Amino acid sequence: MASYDHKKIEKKWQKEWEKSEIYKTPDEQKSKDNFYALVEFPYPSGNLHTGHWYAFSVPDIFTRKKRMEGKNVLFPIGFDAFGLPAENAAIQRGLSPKKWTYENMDYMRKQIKSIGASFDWSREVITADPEYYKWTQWIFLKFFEKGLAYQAETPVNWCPKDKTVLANEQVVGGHCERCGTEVIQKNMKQWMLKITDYAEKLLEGLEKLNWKDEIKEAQRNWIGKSEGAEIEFEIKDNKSKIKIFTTRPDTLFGATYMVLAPEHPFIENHKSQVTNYKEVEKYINQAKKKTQLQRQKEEKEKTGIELKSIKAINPANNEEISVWVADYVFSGYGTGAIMAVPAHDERDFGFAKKFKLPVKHVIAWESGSKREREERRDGGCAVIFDHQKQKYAFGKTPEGILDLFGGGVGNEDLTRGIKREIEEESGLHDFVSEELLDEALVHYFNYKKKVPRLARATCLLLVLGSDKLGKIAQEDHEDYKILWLDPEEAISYWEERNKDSDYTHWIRFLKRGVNWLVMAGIDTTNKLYPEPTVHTGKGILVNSGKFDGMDSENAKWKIIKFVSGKKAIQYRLRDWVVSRQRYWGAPIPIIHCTKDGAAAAPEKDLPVLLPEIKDYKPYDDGKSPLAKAGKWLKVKCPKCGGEAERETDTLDTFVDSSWYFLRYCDPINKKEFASSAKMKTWMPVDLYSGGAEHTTMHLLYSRFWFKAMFDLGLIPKELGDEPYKERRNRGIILGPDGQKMSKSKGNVVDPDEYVAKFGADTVRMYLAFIGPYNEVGSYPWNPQAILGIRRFLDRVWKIASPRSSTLGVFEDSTPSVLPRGDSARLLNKTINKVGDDIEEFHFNTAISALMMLLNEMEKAGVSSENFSVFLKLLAPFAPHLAEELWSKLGNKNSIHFELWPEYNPKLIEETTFELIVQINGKVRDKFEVPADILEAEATHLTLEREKVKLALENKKPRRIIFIPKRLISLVL
RNA sequence: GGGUAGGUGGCGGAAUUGGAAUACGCGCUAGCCUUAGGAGCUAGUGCCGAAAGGCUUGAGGGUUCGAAUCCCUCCCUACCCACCA
Repeated sequence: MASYDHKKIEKKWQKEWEKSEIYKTPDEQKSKDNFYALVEFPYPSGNLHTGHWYAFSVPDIFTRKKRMEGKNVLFPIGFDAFGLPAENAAIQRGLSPKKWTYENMDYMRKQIKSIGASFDWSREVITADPEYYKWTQWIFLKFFEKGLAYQAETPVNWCPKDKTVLANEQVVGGHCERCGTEVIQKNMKQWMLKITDYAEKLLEGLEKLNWKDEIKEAQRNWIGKSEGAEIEFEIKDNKSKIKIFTTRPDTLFGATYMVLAPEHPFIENHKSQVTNYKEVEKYINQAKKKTQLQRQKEEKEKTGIELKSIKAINPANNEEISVWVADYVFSGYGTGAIMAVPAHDERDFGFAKKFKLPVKHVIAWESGSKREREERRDGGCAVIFDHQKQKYAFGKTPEGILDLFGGGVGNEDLTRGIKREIEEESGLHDFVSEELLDEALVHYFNYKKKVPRLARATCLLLVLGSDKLGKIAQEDHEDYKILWLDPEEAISYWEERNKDSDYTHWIRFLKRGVNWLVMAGIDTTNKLYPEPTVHTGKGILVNSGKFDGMDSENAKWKIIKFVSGKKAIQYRLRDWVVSRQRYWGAPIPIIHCTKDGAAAAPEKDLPVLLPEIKDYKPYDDGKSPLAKAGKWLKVKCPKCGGEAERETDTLDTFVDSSWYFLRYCDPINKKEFASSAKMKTWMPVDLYSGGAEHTTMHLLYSRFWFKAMFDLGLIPKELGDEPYKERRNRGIILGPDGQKMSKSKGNVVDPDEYVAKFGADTVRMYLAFIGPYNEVGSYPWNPQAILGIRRFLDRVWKIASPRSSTLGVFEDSTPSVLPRGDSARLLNKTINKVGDDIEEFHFNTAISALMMLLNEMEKAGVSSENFSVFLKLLAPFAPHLAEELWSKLGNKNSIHFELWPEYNPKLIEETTFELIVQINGKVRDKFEVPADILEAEATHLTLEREKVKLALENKKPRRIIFIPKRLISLVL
């Protein structure tokens, strides 16, 4: 059987390529444009997994094609070599992290080479190399000088097991990403980068970038911009004020209390005025001790405590409101204090309900449509529930119309008025509890009086103690019958009626009421509706003094002005904590002096080398193990010359990887991190391919880093301040069982095993064939399907082999079989399709096109000339096999620098096509016609067809639609 | 709960963007060949039906001569975020 020896061939060409350095990329090449293709460099974990193969081998197809198109392609690789796992492994096995890491790199380098990717190894970058981290430190110092890097006491995520601070991104579900231990909050002095200063620039930059919208949107959400206002609340009998941030100034009249974050300085500053300070202090301490997980578990269950004897003044209506401390307000966002509007915010509502705080509705929503000359009416209605029956009470009019009980209210108290109306209509009066549910502005038409009206409708929620009827003060029109129904019955009735009149407010009132009762456990038979229990949307202002009747958007700005607040913008993005209390990282090049504070290490002393120590364990209090390096620690203060100590924290690895793509441009420069000239030849990165998991961390951090460098003048101006022109995220490969690969599940696929069995070309091509690459899908590894690719490559080998009956390309350099017209067309079409598909990263369909071409070649035969074209198309996918067959064809040069074949557009055009005949939308016939057939001719031919005549049954088509090169559609 | 991407045969997935749904591959079935293999070759393979024919792109409705593709309603899955005022 013609099965080729992949081991021999692949080894041979990998050696040959390395020897002849064909992938070594010069900075410039005559008459060739530069193209920078970047893949995320690996962490040297010790073994290359399927994910790495997917990350490296598939983009390699793209870069190979770019090269064949005549581009000078930079496709570099290196190692993100600092980081926790090295240290953990080292501590466990008593090795040095350096040794562990560098040995892993040696092994993985071999593995990566086995992929047959066209990486330029001469530009390899290793972040743990002093020649690299020297510049990491240098750039950090530039940031420090500019005030972009600073030290501050902040609550940080602390892993008690790893004894280190974790970035928010390293905390997964309240647990340490690495070891799974529950993460706690701890206050520590940390080095931070002011990424928040760049929040706006990072957002604006996205506008111009030609990235997929989903990636941009993910970054936007992460940055989390909110526009709103800062408003000050005065404290009664006190000169101080509390500033809050809100996105809904339009709800200010509904603010019935305030909440401060436990860390808010006001509390400490006013402890003497707080009569229950002891309890407050206790609450604050408890809140601080909570782990992230606890906070998440308790999510909806609010806790808090009132600052007794402290009252604030709502600046909108001068009402006195209480002040609370609760951990649902964060110190790190906004001003660490909020105004609480329980009627229009779910969190505030939950809190108000628990602590029985007042709820005041100030936003109503409109129902119905506005008419001319509306009469104003105020009134209300109620959702009435009998918990013994577990049913709701509705009124039925003599005309058979279903209503919520209620009616107009004059000058009397709203609640009392509504209840009076209800009693008059229904007789129900034994209400044991009542709640204010919602408000709506209802446009409706009163058919009796024949006038359009606008009613402000307040809805109450009433729970009955009993369904006893009182004396009904009957008025002539109020002869309702009580109906006890499930909410669904009423809702479907109203929805039906909605076709001619508008009852949306009742539907919403009822759903809100049901939700309220279900949550309170009073209604035990119904389920929650998806609608929010609280009206959080926009609407028309009510209960808001002179702003009544205005819409939210309008009122927002007017109210800010009214209370002398000011517009403010907040971001969810926090400053980036970059210090790690760990050994295996780049030392932060700072010197602490008791007199001068934190000072930059002198530039001439860079790199601040990582000292050799014996024990890599961090101190239990979180101090970095570098504090154990006695000699290294002690230095002279660069300012005063006195005794000083080095900073012992190291930099987060995200810092290392924030600029590695710049070093690739100029990897061995001793004087600069990279020269301007070389950055100009390569930057910005033309295409950055990586994992979706880095969208909001590495990708955002490195954009920030680049912008900051740009502003410092470290990046040539003409490059702009965005490092990546295009970014594409790939999907993930699952285990054969469709689950994420993991050792515990035992479904890990070892790529080396498959490379040994089938060869690198097969594995590469299988991964490219498995599904569309730049969609964030997930594809199970199918051990059977990979055989199909190997079969394909074997057939390629076979068709080229001298013994092949189809063709002996090696014995005869002249075409042995002339391709028929169809074959020539298919060949040209395939050139077109494969080229386009690779450009779009649709490798799966490109491969399918190659398979179809091979099928055709096997049937029809192929000239050696055309086979060479096929080989060129195959070369990016199966570089070893293509190179071998290319050389067997007698070529001395490498196929990988051949020009990408061009297709002949004329040959692609079809001279005929199959005309589809549709009759009433169904395919009834098809036949071959010339490609340029005109409508009249096509119609004529169609009507002559036997099948068509039969289907038409002597009827004449009412309409005929002819679509050139496709079909003709007859409508009877 | 929010954001994003999706839902097409037994499986991975195609479909020129509104024009023959299921390309290509895996798997499966039958046959051939043989140096008995995870080999090769040939034919078949969405579903129902003996056939004519009918049905089919998560479910239901709509627009259209024509819908996987566009519009409404609903259901489900994956990833990320999650008390951010």
